[in-house]
Amino acid sequence: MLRIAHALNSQLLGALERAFPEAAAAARQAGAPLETQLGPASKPEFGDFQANGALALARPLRLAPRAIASAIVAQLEADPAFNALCMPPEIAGPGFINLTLRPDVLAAEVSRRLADPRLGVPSVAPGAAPVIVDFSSPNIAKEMHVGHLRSTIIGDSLARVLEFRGHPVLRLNHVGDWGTQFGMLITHLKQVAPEALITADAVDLGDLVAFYRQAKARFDSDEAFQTQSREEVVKLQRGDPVSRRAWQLLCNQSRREFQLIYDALDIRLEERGESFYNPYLETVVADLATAGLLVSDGGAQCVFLVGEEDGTASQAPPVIVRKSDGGFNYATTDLAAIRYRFAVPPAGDGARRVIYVTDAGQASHFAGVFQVARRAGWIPVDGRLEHVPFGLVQGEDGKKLKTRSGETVRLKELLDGAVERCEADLRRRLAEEERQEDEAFIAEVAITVGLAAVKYADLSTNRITNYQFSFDRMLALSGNTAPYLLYAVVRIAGIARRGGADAAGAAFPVPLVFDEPQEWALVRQLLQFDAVIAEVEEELLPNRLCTYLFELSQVFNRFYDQVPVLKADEPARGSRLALCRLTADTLKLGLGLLGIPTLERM
RNA sequence: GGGGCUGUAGCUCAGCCGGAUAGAGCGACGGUUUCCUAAACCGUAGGUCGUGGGUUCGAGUCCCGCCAGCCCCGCCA
Repeated sequence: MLRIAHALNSQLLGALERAFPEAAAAARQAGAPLETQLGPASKPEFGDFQANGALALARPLRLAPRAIASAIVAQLEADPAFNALCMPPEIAGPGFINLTLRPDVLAAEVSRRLADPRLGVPSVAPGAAPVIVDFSSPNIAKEMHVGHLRSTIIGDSLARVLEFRGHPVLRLNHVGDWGTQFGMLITHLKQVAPEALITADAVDLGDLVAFYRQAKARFDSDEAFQTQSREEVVKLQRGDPVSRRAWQLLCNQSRREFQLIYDALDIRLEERGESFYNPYLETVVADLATAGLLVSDGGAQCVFLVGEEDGTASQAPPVIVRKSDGGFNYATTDLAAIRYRFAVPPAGDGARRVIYVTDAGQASHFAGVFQVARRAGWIPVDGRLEHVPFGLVQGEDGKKLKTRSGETVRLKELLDGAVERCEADLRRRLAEEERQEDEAFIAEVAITVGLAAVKYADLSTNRITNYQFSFDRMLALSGNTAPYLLYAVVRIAGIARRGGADAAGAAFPVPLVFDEPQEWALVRQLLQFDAVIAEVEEELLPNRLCTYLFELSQVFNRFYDQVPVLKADEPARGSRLALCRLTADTLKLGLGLLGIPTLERM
């Protein structure tokens, strides 16, 4: 429907121009051209679109808004191209112009979309610059826990949307595989479990995590250990073969564990950890110095921040890029990463949009680092650098999610929990309904629905707010949940099985014929899809897509409930099958962009 | 002390860069099945959009003050 909206907008602009030529010319001269304020209708009874531009013109033109609207409408009605798209416009309220598309235009749009595998979503021109989505980012030698859930799920969904739009997307896993923590761990292991540093899988990951905790505790309390750890980091950074080998072993082991989770969630990631940027850190600092941004403060090399508006000194603490002991820290790595990602190949990735999906607590860190990168001139003028923050995962008590014993919840356990509950629920239902299904079916449904529920629950709330994790709510069969959406797909699959073989593709009536209000509601909802994708691409808010898919499911369920499909006569039958096909395609594609696969039966 | 985010129905949340009478789900109450999976559908009740100002034709949305909650705040990531 974006195509139609654009056409309408230019027709409106033309009408505006012809109705008020002097005002339009003056506004253009002033650098603020008149606006149509065309948008989707706020309510179905207002039609498909509404143009609010007349209201804003009342003051400059010194005319009543409704009179302005009438003048615009008179021009529109004299435009044959407009009449081909719309019914006669209506002026409502204080001066809104309500536009309703002609039924044949809507029906033709449905036909067009049925023939388009992209469902009306345009693809960007080939050869576009890469977009980088930096997400997930667990730490080596630690297990993935609930803190990685949102970044992983949200980042993956954003990457999928961007990929579908045709952008070359680099999904980067900026794993924590460098720095003091490794010095600590290797030093500790040398003393307590040296075999882990020489032999692959000598200890399992759970033990490694325990060793990590011990190392951290020693680091915080034991000065000699601290010194040893720092020396170990230096050895590692210098490329000492023994240290390197130990480091490689640890990384490989963690990597395999991470991959189990990523495989379960069907998430593709390219690992490019902090260590990757190690060779660039020196130059980053040197170039900041050359740019005159560096200030030495208490032995540390810092960049002091300025207010974004006025350029005066900021209250915020400075970005430290070199510690007083000469070492680099995460800000340095992040700066090196930003620079590399925007840099022209082969010196870098040549990206024009870089997206960081991390928790909202890092907002000030990124604001600082982004500012330094900008002032250093590392971000091209058309480059977009965006932090995509999200809130905490909370338990149902409203506090940060923990296990009963107060520990961090491991991601694997969380996912298993959802699948287990789903399976128990399914078995109960099968027993109640006296349905017979084999174990493979039960396993597939439980895994698909369980993981879908976890993903959908996370994606469906506005990511910026904290998110309350609740198995009961996410697995509920009704409401804005994954099971509800998946069930809508299953219902359509049922129709196809029951003799709607032509739903699979062959011949739909030309033109499609619709009479029932539920059909029109479904048509209108289906045609919004392209606009929703455009919005998610821009705003990076997957919950907009969730809301859309939920509403589509609701509208479909009403249609399904009140309008017979297979029992109808032609051409209604074929037209309704067309709506079913397009609904299924839209739900499958939309859920796919959320990282959620669908089922034929459940 | 500085900064950020949040505050909308009993609960969980939407609200698309200011637009018409503030929406949905859950929960509550009441109804619908000889028919494509009722994991569904229909209806009823329920809100001073934290609070006080301001901006304007028009504010849940923008600006300022205040209150509450959460988070961050220089050599960890």
